[in-house]
Amino acid sequence: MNERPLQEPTLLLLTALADEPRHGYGLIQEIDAISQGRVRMRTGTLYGALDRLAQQGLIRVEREEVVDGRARKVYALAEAGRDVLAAETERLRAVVAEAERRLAARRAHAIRPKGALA
Amino acid sequence: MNERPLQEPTLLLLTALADEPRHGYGLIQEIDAISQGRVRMRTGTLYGALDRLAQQGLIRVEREEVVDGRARKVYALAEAGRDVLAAETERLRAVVAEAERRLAARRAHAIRPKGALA
DNA sequence: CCTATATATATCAGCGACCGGCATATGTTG
DNA sequence: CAACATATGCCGGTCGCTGATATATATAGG
Repeated sequence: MNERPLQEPTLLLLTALADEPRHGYGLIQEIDAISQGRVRMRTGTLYGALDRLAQQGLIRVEREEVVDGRARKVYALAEAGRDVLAAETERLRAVVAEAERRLAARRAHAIRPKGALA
Repeated sequence: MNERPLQEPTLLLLTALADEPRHGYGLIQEIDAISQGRVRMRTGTLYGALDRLAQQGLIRVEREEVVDGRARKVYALAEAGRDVLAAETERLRAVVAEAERRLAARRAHAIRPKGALA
């Protein structure tokens, strides 16, 4: 089992599955929406990540279906995945808060161009 | 210039530099504190990252000093690094909020062992 | 009818950040 | 004098992500 912190694509994948099961292509669109168009998940990342996460037990294949003649695999967040996502968001929230606190509390050390006002 | 999202060690590095300049070893301890002991930055990660971030212009070497006969390099967050950190925390805050919203709003689709109550 | 686009899944070479180990050097503590 | 904390640095390996490529079906447009 890998304890390394999640990278953003993985985090977004779990997030996109947090409310209800979705299939691969749907996840790409959902992540596009969540990130307001900033993250366009590549299929290479997606299907590789889905396999990996399934093997780690964080997600699982809920069902396979055919819609309009096209095959789909629907993935669902497993309990372990829910726990990991909850822990990860909790941790990230603390880091984000700390970063913002420090950005606000920065010292006069901050870089200042020569000739800047005293 | 790389537009890829920051990984957590890098994010913590910039965060640790956000309030005031620090030297390498001090950053390890600071990050240990920020993360409440959960992240122990390795020197391999640290010095490689410092070089990389300096080359990207996100941080810079503020000064070099000798304290108690031990040489130090003191790094400071550059303006570009400040901007990147601010943008990154902003983005992460949105993702975290979305993840928590979804975790709370999850459907009955949630995995449920056979025989669980109706 | 043919082509382009959207839907949908999958594989693979390569890159780059991170990990873990090792090396080096000085000051302090037992 | 050994162990530990302080302090910087290199390097091989791992692994998630990128970008390209391939396959297949449904729909819309020329």
